[in-house]
Amino acid sequence: MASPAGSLETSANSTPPAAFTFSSPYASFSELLAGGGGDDGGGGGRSMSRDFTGTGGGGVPKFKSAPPPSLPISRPPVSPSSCFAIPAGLSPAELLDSPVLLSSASILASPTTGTFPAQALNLRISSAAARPENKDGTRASPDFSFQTIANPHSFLPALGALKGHEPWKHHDDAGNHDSGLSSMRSNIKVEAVAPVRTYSFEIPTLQANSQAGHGSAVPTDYGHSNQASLALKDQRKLDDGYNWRKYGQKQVKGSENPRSYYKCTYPNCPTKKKVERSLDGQITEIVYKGTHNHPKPQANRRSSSAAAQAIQGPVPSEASENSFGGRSGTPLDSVPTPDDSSVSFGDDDVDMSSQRSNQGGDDLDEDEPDAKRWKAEGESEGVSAAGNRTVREPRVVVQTQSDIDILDDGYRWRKYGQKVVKGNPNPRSYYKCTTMGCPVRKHVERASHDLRSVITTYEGKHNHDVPAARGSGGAHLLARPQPENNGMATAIRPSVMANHANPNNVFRGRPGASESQAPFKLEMLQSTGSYGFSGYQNSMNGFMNQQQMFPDKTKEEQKEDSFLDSLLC
DNA sequence: CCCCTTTGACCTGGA
DNA sequence: TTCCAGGTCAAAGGG
Repeated sequence: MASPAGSLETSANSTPPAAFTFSSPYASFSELLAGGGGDDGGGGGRSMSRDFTGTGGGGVPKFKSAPPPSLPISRPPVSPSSCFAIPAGLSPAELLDSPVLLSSASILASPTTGTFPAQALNLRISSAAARPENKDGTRASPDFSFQTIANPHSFLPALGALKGHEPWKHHDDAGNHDSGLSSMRSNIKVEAVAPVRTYSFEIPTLQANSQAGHGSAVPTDYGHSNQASLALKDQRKLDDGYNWRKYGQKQVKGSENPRSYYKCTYPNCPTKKKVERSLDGQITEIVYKGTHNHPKPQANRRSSSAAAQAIQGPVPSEASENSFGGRSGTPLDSVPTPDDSSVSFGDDDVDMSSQRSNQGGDDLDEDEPDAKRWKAEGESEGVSAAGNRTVREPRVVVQTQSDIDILDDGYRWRKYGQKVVKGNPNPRSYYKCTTMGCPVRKHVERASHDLRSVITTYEGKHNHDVPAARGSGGAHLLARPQPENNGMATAIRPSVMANHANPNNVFRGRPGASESQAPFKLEMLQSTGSYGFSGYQNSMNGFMNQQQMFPDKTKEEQKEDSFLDSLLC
């Protein structure tokens, strides 16, 4: 029934900062997505989709209960040593357009299937939903998460939609992979994170953007791109190809955001979805229920997206189909449904929606998540009761070492405990926010199946702003989340931000900060007149230097860092 | 007229 | 058994 607030995400990354090579044949990431690689490129979109699907490994976490199946298990085909760190001041969105993201080694499609490795990049550029908009209609800041998808299942809501297939369904088969997280599976949203590679589900958008010109930032929500791209993006995002009818709306307790209920208008189709929007109209959460028992309407509705498509240019068939089926008049239509077969990210479902965390939980035991779930009415339609669960509690972020630095949420933490929990031989450290009166806690543990990945779970909500802090040089803050203003990073995982203590996980830019403080600009990357790596490298070097320029860490912080370091590669 | 959104009331089920 | 919050229904109104 009701879903408690709170969800988790698990993100996995692989990544020690360090060396990453640019051997990609593509000029830019955007280009790659756009199909710059010809067949490969075209397949890129598809590949990613498939990739997410299959590779996740048989185990696929299903919607809100997502065990991080492939997550830690499947490592990116990248050298472990290639830890990648994103410059604190650099906008991920900007990076998307940079050659840096094009580590072909990681993203090349499978020679046999043409698909990308499961760990393919997860470019989380999505959600306009969570991000606040400037008055001029542009996105305020790149709330960005730069992650590599180690776990295809862990995508954001929007993605989940793209993925299709009974999002609610909880597949235990995935359990094989989430040994370390199994205990939390029921209420964990998995989000794989890996540095260098990032793919966006908003492929079409990206493509459009890239085609429109490199000068513009990636039209992701993170991008401070032009409105055209945003509009395009929004449209695409809202259009999943199915027709939905709103049948109710409710104010959910604990959230200011009204929740709307939609049903697929196709006769006898049991599929439903509920969408939460922030006060400003941004989608903050989308939860799908049930599976479409019919093909996506073909539609004429494409016309509504015609312009967008035109802009986007060639789009991988699946992606394009998926993107332009929705009824133009209904914004919500654009969100891809979970079972949208045209875009398959895996046989598992990802919980792209709720990611809110429980604000109260002090209980360290996540083995018994107190998660509520949607009524299992979908079982007869292939949706298990478990599949309907809408867990929002602890937000889990699987991250790799490099992420630790990048993901540093800006808050100060004091370690207060450590223990080994069931399902994972690696000790879990427990931290408390050092701010007086702040109830937020988090615990970190290394994934049992991938030592390079660290699972961070946040509990509670900060009742204060991010400490100005260490290395208040601004750049550092870029990667910090906004405590309250959690501008959702994405439609995909918006709600997380809304209630979560520490919404930011992977490389998420702090709203507002990035714009004004970001030391790294796209121009910097392009200053060389091309996407030459040298220019970027310089930037990166600069970034690295900046990273080292934050000496004012407290002992606690240092202690924490040490602890984290011990968990990392 | 059709289809959709809105909205208040009712239903359902977990605590 | 009761309370309560989420989910659903269905009438009303609008485009």
